[in-house]
Amino acid sequence: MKLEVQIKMNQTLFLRDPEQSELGRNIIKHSIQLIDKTGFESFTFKKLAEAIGTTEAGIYRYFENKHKLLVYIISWYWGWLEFQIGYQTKNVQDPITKLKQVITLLASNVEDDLMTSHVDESMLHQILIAEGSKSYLTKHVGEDNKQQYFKPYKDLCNTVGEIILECNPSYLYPHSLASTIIEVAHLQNFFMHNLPSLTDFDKSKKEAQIIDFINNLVFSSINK
Amino acid sequence: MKLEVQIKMNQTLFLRDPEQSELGRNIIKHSIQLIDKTGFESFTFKKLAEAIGTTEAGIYRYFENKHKLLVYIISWYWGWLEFQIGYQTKNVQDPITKLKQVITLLASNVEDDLMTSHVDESMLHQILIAEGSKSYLTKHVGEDNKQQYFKPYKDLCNTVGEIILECNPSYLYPHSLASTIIEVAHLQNFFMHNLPSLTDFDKSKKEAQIIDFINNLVFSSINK
DNA sequence: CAAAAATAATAGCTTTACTATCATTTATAA
DNA sequence: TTATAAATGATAGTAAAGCTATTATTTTTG
Repeated sequence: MKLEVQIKMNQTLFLRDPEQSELGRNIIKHSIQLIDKTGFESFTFKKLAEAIGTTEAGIYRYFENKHKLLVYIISWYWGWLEFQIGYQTKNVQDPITKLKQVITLLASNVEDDLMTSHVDESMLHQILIAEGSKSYLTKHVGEDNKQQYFKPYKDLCNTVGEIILECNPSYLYPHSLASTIIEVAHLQNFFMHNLPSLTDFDKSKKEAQIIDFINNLVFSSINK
Repeated sequence: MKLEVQIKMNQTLFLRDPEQSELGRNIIKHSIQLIDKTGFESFTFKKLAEAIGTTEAGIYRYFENKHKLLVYIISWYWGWLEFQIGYQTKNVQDPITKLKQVITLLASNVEDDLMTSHVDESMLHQILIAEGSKSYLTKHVGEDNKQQYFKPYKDLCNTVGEIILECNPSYLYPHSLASTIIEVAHLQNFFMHNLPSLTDFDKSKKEAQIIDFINNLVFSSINK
């Protein structure tokens, strides 16, 4: 039998669980491709239906609207990343080494995880960079938060925040530093590729410089 | 005569200069109010026209679409902020003091500047926090960049980057640190009010803690 | 005061975002 | 195995968003 990683999702994000059917898994797979290709603003359920070979109404049976679908795939990504962090740092004792590994994971272009056949994590990472903040930069962020839509993101920030506190138990801003690391990793990546004069990086060197920048930022503040 | 500050705007952002007519100034004034109130996604030219008491077609004579209008008001804000920074720090010699003042300016809720009668800077600041990143997180960021839409933002980052280099000429990432300061100031403000568990701040203390957090981050890295 | 420019009023068109209905296929349980 | 319910497909339709075009009426300015 084939091993598949399953990420536990918030049930209120969907009308019908997309993991449980071929059509559902196709919706996830093709929405990742389509959002990555056209951007979230141009992405519509009609185009998605055409790409899959189903109808618009078919998609609406799974997701109420495209925003919830975006939140779904983003939550999925945070859940998957949390799993990766746990897995890849499980035997690391030194919190500084651990935090460095986490920063590298957050800032690197991930490879497609073959354990999850219908999700391309590398593409999902690109979506997070370009569209991630749109999941919460809305007027309904308050209600969405009440529905726990951002729990996977908060959990991840807590995990990172705890490692920060292991490095320095008296550091005052572990959560803010954690959310800053995650957001800055994405933002500087986007700027490097699209508005390079907002950075000091060289595209050809990939994410190595972003990681150096964040490491410098993080470790000088928590060691002060 | 009344003194009015004028921000020089990119001519390709509009079809007709909104500064030059009553209707144009009303478009700016009411779009700031309406975007702040309803969010950019729900904002439409039809609603804007109703708020002003004109017609949809009337707005289209000034702006091609709502995205360009957003970029316009955001550019305006960056231009105004750059002016404020120059004005408020003009006699400050010490670069560390200067950088601290700049961080405070970037992270504080601004007050309405009476020199600009049709723009409410305080509201504009709120728009920047909640909608600012949507101006560049698009698939057409490349073309927009070619049209120089982000010049005011880049200029501001350069200004801040130069102050950083005055503090420490050998610091490796002045532009990245500058864009990080600006974005983190907005992001942590948004999180503090909407997703507080992603921060370590207390709403009631206003922006003071955000400023402390950023100061700690910035000065520990550039003094290392 | 005439010409030009800006605005208002109206209409219309395509796409997006969604809901509803009914027929057909596929899974499941008696 | 069949009935039956659940999921999907096919089709239609509606309101709003995102435009463009036309003509009439003001307002500005030369």
